[in-house]
Order: sequence, then structure tokens, then C-alpha cells
Amino acid sequence: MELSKNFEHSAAEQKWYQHWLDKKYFNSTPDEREPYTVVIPPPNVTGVLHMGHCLNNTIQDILVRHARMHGKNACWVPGTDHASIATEAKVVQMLRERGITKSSLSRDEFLKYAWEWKEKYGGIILEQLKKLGCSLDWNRTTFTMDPDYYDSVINVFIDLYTKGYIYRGKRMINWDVKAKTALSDEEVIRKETQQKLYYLKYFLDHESLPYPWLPGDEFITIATVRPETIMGDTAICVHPDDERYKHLHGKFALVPLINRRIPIITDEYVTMDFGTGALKVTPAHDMNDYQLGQKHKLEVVDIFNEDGTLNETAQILIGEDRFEARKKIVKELEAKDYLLKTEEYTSEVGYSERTDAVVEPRLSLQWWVDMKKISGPALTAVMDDDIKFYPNKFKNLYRHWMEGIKDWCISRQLWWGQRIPAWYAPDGSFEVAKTRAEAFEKFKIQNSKFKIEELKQDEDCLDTWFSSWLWPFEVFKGYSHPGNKEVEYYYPTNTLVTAPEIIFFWVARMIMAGFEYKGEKPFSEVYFTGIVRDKQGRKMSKSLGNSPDLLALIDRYGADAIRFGIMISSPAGNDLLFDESSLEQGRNFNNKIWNALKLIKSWKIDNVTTQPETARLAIEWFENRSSEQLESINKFLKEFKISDALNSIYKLIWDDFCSWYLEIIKPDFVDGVQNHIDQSTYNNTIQFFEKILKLLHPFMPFVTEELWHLLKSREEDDDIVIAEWPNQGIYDKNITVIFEGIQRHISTIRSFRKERNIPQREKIELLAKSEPQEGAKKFDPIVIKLCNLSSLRHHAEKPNNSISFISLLTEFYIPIEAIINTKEEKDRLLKDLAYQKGFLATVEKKLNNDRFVQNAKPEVIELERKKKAEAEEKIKAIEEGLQNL
RNA sequence: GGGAGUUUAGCUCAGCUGGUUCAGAGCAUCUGCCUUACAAGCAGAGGGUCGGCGGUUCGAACCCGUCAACUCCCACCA
Repeated sequence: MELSKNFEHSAAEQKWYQHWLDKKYFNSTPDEREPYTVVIPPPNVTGVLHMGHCLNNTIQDILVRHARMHGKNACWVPGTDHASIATEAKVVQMLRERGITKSSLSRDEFLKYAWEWKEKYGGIILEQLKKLGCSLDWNRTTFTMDPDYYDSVINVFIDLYTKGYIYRGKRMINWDVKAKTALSDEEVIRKETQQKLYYLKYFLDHESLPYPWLPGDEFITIATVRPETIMGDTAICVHPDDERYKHLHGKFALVPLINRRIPIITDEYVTMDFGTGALKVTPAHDMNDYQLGQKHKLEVVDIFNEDGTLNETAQILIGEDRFEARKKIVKELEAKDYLLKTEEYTSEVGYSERTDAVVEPRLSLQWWVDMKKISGPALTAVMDDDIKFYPNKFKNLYRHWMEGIKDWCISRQLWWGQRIPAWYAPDGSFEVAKTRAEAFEKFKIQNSKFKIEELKQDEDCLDTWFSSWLWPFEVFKGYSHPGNKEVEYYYPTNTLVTAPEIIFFWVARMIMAGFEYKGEKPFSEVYFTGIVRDKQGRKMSKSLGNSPDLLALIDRYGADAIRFGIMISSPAGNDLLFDESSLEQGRNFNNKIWNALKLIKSWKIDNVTTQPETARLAIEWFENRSSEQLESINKFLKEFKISDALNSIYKLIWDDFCSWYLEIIKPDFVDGVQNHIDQSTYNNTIQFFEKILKLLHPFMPFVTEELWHLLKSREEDDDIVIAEWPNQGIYDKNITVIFEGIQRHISTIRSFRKERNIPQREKIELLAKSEPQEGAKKFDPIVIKLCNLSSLRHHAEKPNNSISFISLLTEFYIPIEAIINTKEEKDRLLKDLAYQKGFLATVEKKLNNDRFVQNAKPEVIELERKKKAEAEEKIKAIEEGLQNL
């Protein structure tokens, strides 16, 4: 068969993914084997594959494939999240494009459109994961609004409410004016924002002045960044100890433009040296002001509509958007001489994670989970390493959040999601129940008099995370069908791979739900990936447009190359700077392995040829070397040092296997014809190749499967995806260490050749002054082959016409017929001599230091003595060399 | 304001309990090679006061203090 010049990834990717699916290798059912379970962090149904997913899912696939090769029953569960805000926004946008407004639709009509949209576009990201090679069990695909799942969410709500862990309360919440919904604190992103600080005059109320009959021109100056909210002011607050304002305590002032009378109160909350030391209090539109308002029993004047425009209470600028209103009111304040000055000012402003709208603090009635009631076991589990975090540093972060945990606002003013099962009677009282009928029953107990049709269900939906926190067990129907075989077998899951950004949104809450509803942790390990950034270190995001088109990249470089590129430098928890050059590295690596195969396939095998000594030695060495590397690869994988593991595999294949092993065993050319390879060497080589392919398979599944089959003909079910991970054999460290020395010699000889312009193809004679180190001599044939020597003799005297060099401790000579430039030679030796003498001096200085000899450990001193002896030996050798010139 | 982390070659990062794996890897750069698997390659080479200063120690990239820069999280002074 003719093999193409380079590895052609597209065909291989399609072919093998389909093959794996056909063979049902990714499907898992409970059996007697030990399970290895991973649940995917469900991407948004609206999602398209981006770099973050790519990193995250590649890691999961590596872990799952690795476990599968270890004979575990590997189960990786796919699925998507309904993502209430994001999806609803998409659907609204789609409707708008069709000329339909959400407000013109009933709830049911809207949901119909939403489901249509979900069926059409919802699966895209899952298809994309297939392109990446992810070995997910597609029979288990779960959606957070599947009927059973939906029910579970509702039942959990009812259960928590019944236990008294959920309550309804009026609180200050973060309001997204675009999505017209409440947000949890975690959904608000704070960004430094350039603002203006306006200094406004608030005239004192005439009647409160000591001389009410005089014209009122006394005023108090207030600094604010939000002049459009002044109509909601209900007080001015100063610090009680502030001398400047002591005379105003208990007096009243007038809100500019609308002249509403508001009291001047005192509170230690006010910072005297910020702004003017006087604060306008707007309880309806600021978190802190709200608290102040509560404390001082102030009136709450809400001047905004839910879309962020001003309402009638504002009296002026009614219907204007808050930011428009700001511009206009500033003009008016200026025109009417209320504005004293304006300063530039930067502060942090909250933005909605989903819509990027500036978040408006808003007072409203919402549903809350009392988190202190359920967070206890979740904190302990992580602190006691019952659930392990990789890297460890996130433990602290977790602890801080858990210890200071605040109640969770779970209601969202949306239609897409699980509808809150609360039912309101005409008088406003409510009951929580699954159905209208059940709710009615509950009302009847209190003898309420109204008809069942009059009950109204809460309009709001639950926060998306209130469904995804059930993910690790509900994907196995562990809540809807408790005690079923599946959940018993797969739960708790093994490893969760996720981004640190959602440690509170999701990870912490899953742990709480796990303990609350399964009495057990949801997973044993959490691997936090880094954040993917671009070359300039900016987070990759849609809004910045710096996220590359992943499918195009897969097309260009191949899925294996992408997986390699993203994994080669991404230690757990560290951000990774994405750079296309690492994808090239991955593609080149693919190509390298491909060509190694081509080389082997080009050899003619026979069983007449005897095995050359070089090949025998190479096999001996590679056996030991690959076992040695496997040991550290296993260790890295155990510690979740995935990029280190990949790096070791990369070097094992590229350097050890290709550059050394294959070069050594490659049959010679004699008169332009290549010798045949003996059967035994060939067999060994195939075995080695299989071994390294297995090691690489979890990382680069497609190319390895392809080569696995090209390497030799195989039985029906002999696929690498289910091959067994190589055994960690014993190895002789001596051999690898000695061979390292041989490699150094070979390198030095090559380098010397290059320096001297002796072409590689020209055979040379090599003499060594001393006997080689124990065990090293047997590798002479390899040195002869790789350095293209005509002969290699040890224990030789330096011939008259020759040049010399030193490698490690050995002095080598190459006889040369031509006249050699002794001056150049001498300079080289002198330079070397100077270096060695300098080195010796530092060692001697150490050894002559009494305190060193007294304090240092004996083995350290021994080492220094050895260094000294070696340096002295080298110096002697160089000096002799100089004499001989 | 509180906390955490980072700072090692041009770039991205390893470097475990202080002493030969100690100054490393990959990429990039430079030099020589169109050698019969691979130029997406081979063989070599150069390059760093381990952020600054101070301390502990016989000995510091590593421990302590301090300063600086950057990053993230938390709380948020209008």
C-alpha cells in the first residue's frame, strides 16, 4: 500500500469516530467492573464550541480514555443546560427578527417557539464535541429540562420549601434591565468604569432654618455619580462627628428640581473625607442606601420601571432611559444653577454577565434559598479532602465563600426554565405545591373561599443553576427514581473538570445538593482548568472577537493537533495563552509519527538476516527507557499533571523512539540498496510502536487508531481505543544512565565534526585514551554506526598527526593526515583549560572551608571531592594534549 | 480596603524536602545539511545577576523580611 506523504487527518477522523460509535465503545452499562464516571459540565444549549470547551472536554476525554484503557467501566455523560437567560434572550432576538415581540405572545406560545428553537439549534455543540473526538456515551444525553429532570427540580424546590430552607422575601436584588430579571450576585461582573462625580446643591428647607423669614440660599453640597436618581432621594446623611454639618442635624433639605422635602440624618456609615462628606440616600436604587433606609425607617421611592426607564414617581423625565435621563438632568441642573462642579471618577460598576447591561439595584419580592442551612457538609468535605481540589489553592477560595455564604436568589423573571410551583390565592396568600389541585387542597385546609380556577401560578422561573446543581445524580435519574441501579453504580462520580469561574455557581452548589439529596459527595476530585487567553493575555470572549473558529482550526490542523496544542502547556488551574504555533507543533508531531510508520513499512523483512548487534542493543535500551518514561508518565497522570505527561510521551516518541531507536536499527544501505531487516528486530519494533501509540492514544485518539491498524493486520475487535494501557515493567536504571553517556559522546563527536568541517558521510577513525566506563563498551557498535566511524579503539596513545577533544571524562583522538592548524587547536584547549581551572578553584574553595566540611552532609562532601578529582583529571588530560601539540 | 497568586532565556513555562538531573524544556533565533521516513525534517550552536534590596546559612532560584510590577477573587466610599 502506498502511504501518503503526510498524515491526512480529515478522513481518519470521520472514519474512526464512526467506527467507535458503531462498536458502541463509548456506551457504558453497569457491570462488575469498577466504574469511572465523569459528567460533562453541560454547555448551554445556545453554545457553540469555543476554546474553553475545547480545553475542558479534551481533558475529560483524556481522563476517560485513559481509564477505559485501564479496564475500568468508563462512563462519560453528555448533555446540555437550558441556560434560561441566555436562551430566552436568543429566542426573543429570533422572534424580533421575525417581527414578533415577546409581549404579544402568551407564555405557552412563547415556550413553543423556545422549544422549536432548542430542537433546531440546541444540539450543535454536542455535534462539535464529536469532531473533537470526545468519547461520550451518547445514549445518556441529558437536558436539564427533560421531563424527569424538570420534575426533580420542582420537587427539590418543594422539598426545600417544606424544610423551611426556601423563603420568599423582599430584598435588594441585582436587576438586569435588558433581560428584565433578577440576577444572583455571582451573575454580576464588576468592571472599572470611567464616570463623573457631580457636585449638586441641595438647598435647605426654609422652614427649618433658624431664620425662616430670610431668603433661603443656604445649601448643602452632595457628590453623586447618579444624578438621575435624585428624585428617589429620601434623606441626606452625614457623619455624626462631622463638624461641618453639626448645625444641620435634624434639619431638612429640598431635592433639586422637584423640591421634595427630605430630612438630614446622621450615620457613622458616611465617610467624612469622601466627596463632601454628605451623602444623598436613595433607598430604592442603591444597596447601601437601602440598608441605611431600613435602619432609619426612610421612605422608599422607586423611580424606575423594570426596563430602566423613569416612571411617574420621578415626576420629571418620565419614560426616559436612565442614562439618557442622566444626560438631560445634568443639563437641567446646570441650567438652573444646581451643579457646582464635575469631577472625573472611576469606580466599579456591575454589569450583567448575560446581557452586559449595567445592573440596577432594585427592591423586589423574590425567592431565596437559606444557604447556611445546607452548606455545612459541603464545606467539611472539601476541607477534609474527601473531595480533592486540583490545584489545591482553590480550597481557600472555597472556604472563604462557604463561610461567608449569603442567601441565594433563585427566582428569575423569565419563561424559559422550571416554573416556580407556588400558587397565589386572590388575596395574595400562597401555597407551594406541584399542581394546581394540590395547592387548592392545601388552601382548603385553611378554609379559604375561592374557586380553583382563581389560583394563579407564580410567573417566574428558577435560576438555571438551581437545576444544574442536581446534575451529577439526576443524569442517572438519582432523584426522580431514587435507588435505581444506575445511580447506585455510577454515583459518586470520579472527576469533575471545570473552570474556576464557576466554583460558586456550580461546584459548591453541586456538593451541597449531593449531600442534601444523596447523602454523599457528588465527585471525588475536581480538576480546575485555566482560563484560555489570547496572545495578549486577554480572556477569550465573544465580545472581544478574539476567540478563533475552532471548527476551522480542526479542519486545518486536525483534531489531534488541536488537542495536543491545547494540552501541551496547560497545567491545572493556570491560565493558558493560546497560540496557533502550538497547533503547528501538534500537526508536526502527527506527521512525525506518520513518517515513523512509513519508515518501518518500507523495510523488507526476512528471516535469513541475522540481528545486528546494534539492533540488539537498541532494543535492550529502548525497553528500559520506555519503562522508565512510563513510570513518570503514570505518576504525572495520577497527579493530574496532564501536560507533563503529554510532554514525556512526546519526548519518548520523538527523541527516544524516532531520533535514537529507529536511527540505530535502520538497516544500512549497501551500494544504494537497503539491507533487509531481521524478523526479530522488526517484531520488537512493532511492539514498541504499539506501546507508544497506546500511551499517546488518550491524547491523540485519531492518529493513534489509524496507525494502530496500519501497523499490522488485526482481529475484528482489536482497536486501540479499548487496548490495554501498557504495564509498568521493571527496568534497569543503569542502562538508561550509561546510554545517556553514550548519547553525550555521540553528540560531542557530531559537534566536533561540524566544528572541524568533517562531513558526516566521511568515515573517520576514532581513538579513546582510556577504557570506557563499566557497561559502556558494549555500546561501541552504536557509536560506530551513528558517528559513521571506520573503527573505535580504546586505551590508545595519541597518534602524531591527530586532533583531540574531551567528552565527559574521556579524551578522544582522530588521526588526521592533513596538516592541522595547531594554533587553533591550542587556543581551543587553552580555553577549555581555563574553564576547568576556574571550576576546580570553586570546588577547592568549598572544600577548604572548614565550616563547610563540618556542617555539610557527608554525601555532599563526597560529591564535592569527586568533582574535584574529575576536574583534576580533566586538567591533566588537557595539559597532556597541549604538550603533544 | 481584605485575601490569594505570579515574577526563571525573545515567548510559554518546569524546577519536589536549600547542596550534580541546577540554572532546564518546548517554541522562536542562528549555523550546516534537498543524507533514500519526515524541510511540517535532520545535526549542531547561541541566549538568563532566577523582579529589586536586605537577612538566615558553610551554601539560596528555592527559606525569612521588605519593596516593585502584574493577575485573580472578595467587599464595595456616594
